[in-house]
Amino acid sequence: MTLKDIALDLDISLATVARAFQKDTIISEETRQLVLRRAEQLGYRANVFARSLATRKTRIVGVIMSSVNSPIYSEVLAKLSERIHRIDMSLMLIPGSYAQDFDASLQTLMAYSPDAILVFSGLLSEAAIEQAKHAGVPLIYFNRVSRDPDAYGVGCDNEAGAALVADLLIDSGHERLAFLSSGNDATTNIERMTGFVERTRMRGLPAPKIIPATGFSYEDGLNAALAAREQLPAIDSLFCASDLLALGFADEARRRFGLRIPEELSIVGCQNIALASWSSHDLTTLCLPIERMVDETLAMLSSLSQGQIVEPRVVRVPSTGITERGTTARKK
Amino acid sequence: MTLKDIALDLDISLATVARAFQKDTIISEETRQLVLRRAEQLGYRANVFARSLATRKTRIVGVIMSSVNSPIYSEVLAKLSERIHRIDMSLMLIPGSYAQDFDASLQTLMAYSPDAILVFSGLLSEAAIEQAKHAGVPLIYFNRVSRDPDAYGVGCDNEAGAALVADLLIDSGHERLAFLSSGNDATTNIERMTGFVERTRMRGLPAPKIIPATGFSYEDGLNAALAAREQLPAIDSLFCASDLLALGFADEARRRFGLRIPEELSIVGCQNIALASWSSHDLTTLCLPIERMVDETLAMLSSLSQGQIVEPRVVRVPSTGITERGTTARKK
DNA sequence: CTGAAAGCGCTTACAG
DNA sequence: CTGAAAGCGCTTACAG
Repeated sequence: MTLKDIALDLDISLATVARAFQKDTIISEETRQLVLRRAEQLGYRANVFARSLATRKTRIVGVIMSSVNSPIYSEVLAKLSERIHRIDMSLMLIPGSYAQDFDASLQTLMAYSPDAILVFSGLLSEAAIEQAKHAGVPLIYFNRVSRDPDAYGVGCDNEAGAALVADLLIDSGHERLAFLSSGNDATTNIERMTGFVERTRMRGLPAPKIIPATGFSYEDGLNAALAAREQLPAIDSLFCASDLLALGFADEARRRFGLRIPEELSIVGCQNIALASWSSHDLTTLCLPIERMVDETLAMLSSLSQGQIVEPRVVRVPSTGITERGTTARKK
Repeated sequence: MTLKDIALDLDISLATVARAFQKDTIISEETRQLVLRRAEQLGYRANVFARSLATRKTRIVGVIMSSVNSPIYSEVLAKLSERIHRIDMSLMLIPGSYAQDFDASLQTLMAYSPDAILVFSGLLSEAAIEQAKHAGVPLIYFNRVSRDPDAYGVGCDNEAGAALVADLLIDSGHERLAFLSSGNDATTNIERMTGFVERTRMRGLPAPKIIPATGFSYEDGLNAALAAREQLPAIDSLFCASDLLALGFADEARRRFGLRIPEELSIVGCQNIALASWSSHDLTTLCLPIERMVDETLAMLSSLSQGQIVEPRVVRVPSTGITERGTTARKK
């Protein structure tokens, strides 16, 4: 079932039939309805390959994600994929764990000339970025900022959020703060750390101790707790660069050292993944404003796909604040 | 940069250049190397839209998933997407929560004529199935069986696995078993229930009490625990249709009724999601053989994409057994 | 083994 | 407002 079939069936030209399916096209309303109705009856579906070949637009959004299997990103992915379909675009997912994987995967993606690529990973190589730029495919960074001045991005105000955490801890009587850093140069980690450290200083307390981890995962949290045993007596509260990091740290500190939370140590996570609200975790956490971030991403996506200019290129959504639960004590 | 550009550059025909990129094609090795080398230098990438238009093959695998945001499926998705890229295919993700969503989403997917569609949801309507069949797109059901005799599928031996759970519970001294059912007609739920009930009967114990839930999620587990309070004294062990269901039930029973697990109630989950091994959950569970299931899925996918006949159409991977952790007691 | 040509199903100037 | 025709970048019989 092609346009040609409809044209033959209706005994009008192929060109006219084609025009019936496009917006802002010069065609009599009568003819348009006729074509549309008949197409519906015949179960016509446009061939996207033919269309893309002719228009050079694909309505495909590429998504590059290092950890599909991470609660926060799977939440985002779920929301995003649904919304993308609502604006009649499709989502092509690219996995990978290492920079080299990405470069290879990106090759595959680029072959489909996506209208835009959403980046959920810091691992894109310079070469890959250059390639996308060369092909004219806009890159939208989600929850991270790129050094690339041409890149688009949607983030949140991590520094302000982290400052809120410092305030909460200090206001509730904590004096020896610490930050559990993901230990890599992810911008989210750095911004959270900076905001937290700055505000603590501003409030007149000694700079938070920085406890290193080797990533954002639960296992990284476990390992960090093991390594940080010596330092535990010196701190009374810990802000973690992610929820999983906080949960891993808390589980291991409880299990191995019998640490009582929040009596001996208050713990604050970051993101507010679904797990954080479970009574078995009951984690106080700084919320990531996912809804608004997804909204902004979609707005960008649809503007870009319509060839509109997007300004500013980087949007920062304000923090939605802290959800207080059972892992933080109120000492005064 | 197109085939034509290369042809012009090398001063040979377009057809010959095209042949250089295909396998099993008649062309001198010398010419092939010449073309390949030059293409590499020029940074040529085939246009998949043009190719698909000509060949009617797309190398796209559509994935229909009702809950991307569920630990077990995000684990599978992560593995799958990586493996799919290794065989040089791409993954297009279709979300949706309700049957009507799927039908709409499927329309979009079908426009890309995927080489196959992977179904991770029971919600496909008859009309949608019919449409895929009509378009000649094979449907591969993952972890579920379809009534459709033409459908492909990869599952596991849920009944045998569930029987193992009954054996474990009975062997360790439990006598009043129960099953927490997802309450819907998902084949996984039914098979697990059947295997569990059958084996319990075979072992000469009264049939397990069936406790109803309203799905497979953590929240469904919470709600089931609330509703099941009256029945708790009558049972000493509970096999749950999913890990999340088990975790939700356990959390809520502990929090609301102060139930001691496993002293008062042994709980067994199903799937072995990453969370189950966390010390805060420490859940005994029947493992889903994800690795092997993904292997089988990929084997099917690549056979189908090469036009080979796949027989049998439905593969069942054996259960990988139970991982015993802290939510089950050994009473003898 | 190589080349000329038709075709895949659309879009879109260009005439009328 | 409609139609005839070229073009998007590939593949693949058909000749040579």
